[in-house]
Amino acid sequence: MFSLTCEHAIKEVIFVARQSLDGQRTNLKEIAAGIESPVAYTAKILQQLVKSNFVLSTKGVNGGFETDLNKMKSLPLMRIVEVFDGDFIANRCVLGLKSCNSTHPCPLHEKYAPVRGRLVSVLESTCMLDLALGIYSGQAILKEL
Amino acid sequence: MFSLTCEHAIKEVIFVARQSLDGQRTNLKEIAAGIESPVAYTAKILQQLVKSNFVLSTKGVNGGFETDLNKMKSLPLMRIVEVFDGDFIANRCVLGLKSCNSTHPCPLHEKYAPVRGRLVSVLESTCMLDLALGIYSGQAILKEL
DNA sequence: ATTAAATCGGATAAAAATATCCGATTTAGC
DNA sequence: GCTAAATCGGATATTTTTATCCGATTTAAT
Repeated sequence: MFSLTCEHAIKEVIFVARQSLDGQRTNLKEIAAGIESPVAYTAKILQQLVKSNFVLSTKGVNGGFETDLNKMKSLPLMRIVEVFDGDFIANRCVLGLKSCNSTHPCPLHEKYAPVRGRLVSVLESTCMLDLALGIYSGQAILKEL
Repeated sequence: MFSLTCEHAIKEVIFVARQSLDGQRTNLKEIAAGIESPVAYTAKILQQLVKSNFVLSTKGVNGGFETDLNKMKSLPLMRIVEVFDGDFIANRCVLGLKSCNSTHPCPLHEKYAPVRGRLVSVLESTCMLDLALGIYSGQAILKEL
């Protein structure tokens, strides 16, 4: 569905936002441990998240990462997916045909269109704050038990 | 969604089945041209399709590939996807968590479950014959215009 | 039997995705 | 100012996926 990098990115934003719910800034090590991801790889993805303005970073001693919770409230998951996986999910033909559209469909087009519609709708209607609240409340997990 | 290899595999079965609708056996070159895929790569995937018994092959002069149309009628697309992409689509957690299930869900689990359900239902209810008929009737395309 | 047209299958190459390394930069606290 | 703790960013390494190559085998037609 998503690329591994995108999966990590989503978990990272959720983890950082969850810490922001406690009013706490978190750092690379904590994030990597919190989502069970290699430290160096986590760092690379965090940099993209900072560049894309999904998370805020502070350098130096006591630095780390945090989120603007108001922003998280109005940030659909789709915005993050777009940055890491482009418009693959929303637009690419299931069989990879560039010419595929409703007038010249691939054999699967009609059957897949409603599924894609539902998927996009979930990604657009789910905000990052809600996902972070799932972790905060203890109802959901971000790493293996 | 699907791996590239799986996309090719699906198109190959559709192309071969469509030729079978004309009572014709087709060969590697025609298939590769018909789905605009590299010949050597197409050949490798065809071998897997033969091994998995989705298409029939005949060696030697005038050899080639064909399908049993009765089999295509009762062959859900899902069976092909399973062979090439495993149970990724049907079972893997969207965030890659092995522990993810309805009692210990990842933050996206609940929202994604119905989308997955619809997707699996489409893959199970769509048979390869129907997809081939889409090409046969000229309503659908298998390669760029 | 010989030939030519096919598929088969193992080895390898190329490209893309995933992951790491390390020096540079920044900054809070002393 | 000095130091330690942090992020930043470019280069590189590893792994997986995608794609190719080529000799072996099979077989219809002559």
